[in-house]
Amino acid sequence: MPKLQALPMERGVSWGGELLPFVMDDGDGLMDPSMLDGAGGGGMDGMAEESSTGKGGGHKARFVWTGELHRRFEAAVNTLGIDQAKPQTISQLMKCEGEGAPTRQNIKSHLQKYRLLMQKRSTGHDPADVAGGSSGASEGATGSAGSVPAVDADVHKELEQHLEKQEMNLRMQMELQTKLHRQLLVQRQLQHQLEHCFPSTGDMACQDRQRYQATVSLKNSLRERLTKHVMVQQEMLQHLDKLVSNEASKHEAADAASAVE
DNA sequence: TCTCGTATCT
DNA sequence: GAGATACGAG
Repeated sequence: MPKLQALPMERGVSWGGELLPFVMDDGDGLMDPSMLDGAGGGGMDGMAEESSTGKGGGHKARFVWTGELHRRFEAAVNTLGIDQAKPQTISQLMKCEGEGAPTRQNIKSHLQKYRLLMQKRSTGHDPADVAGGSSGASEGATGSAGSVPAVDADVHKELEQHLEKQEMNLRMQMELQTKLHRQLLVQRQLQHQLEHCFPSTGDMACQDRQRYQATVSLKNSLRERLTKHVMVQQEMLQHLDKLVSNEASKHEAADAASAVE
């Protein structure tokens, strides 16, 4: 990824082909970066972290989290999980280098605020303002689609699991119905055989004794099979009934819960 | 020594 | 409120 550039609309200023964030002097005045940071180039990047306070020296360019930077930051944090996200890994995931890029220190600080904000959000105290005023545009640009806070991600996951379960249940129901249908077809065949393929009682007198007995035993075995089929069908129907009633009660409970909310 | 998290400052 | 810095801990 190319170097990041602070956007002019985000209180950035174009500087030698690159866009640098504005820096503030003690009060309100906006100062040209060249007038500050006299050492030039240095900034926070090169120095050992947390070592220099800068108290003695000149002012430092205040880093500005633009919408684009915050979007990348947020994407990285969402990828890693807000609790697992570390400044260094965030920095790597953000894939930005050079002057416009945030230092670990910058990221650490931003992460601190971001976590606090997420905490507030999840406890319901402060529903607005995620990107922190640093970029009013960033929330508008990223919040709608790109950013999924960890909490929302959990809810999303739960929802997906629920949908998967429902899908499985439906598949089972369909399978059962298919089996039931086959059983019904077999039953019809057997019934048909019973009614039409054997001589009626009126003709019995014409048959010899052996054929008669064979016919009777065949008839009995068919009747047994038929009975078994019916029992299997009953079991399947009960199972299906259970599944359907379970799903129905789940839906009712869910509807009731959402109604309460 | 480096990195991180948190508190505090500007 | 945003970002920087200080400080202690692992």
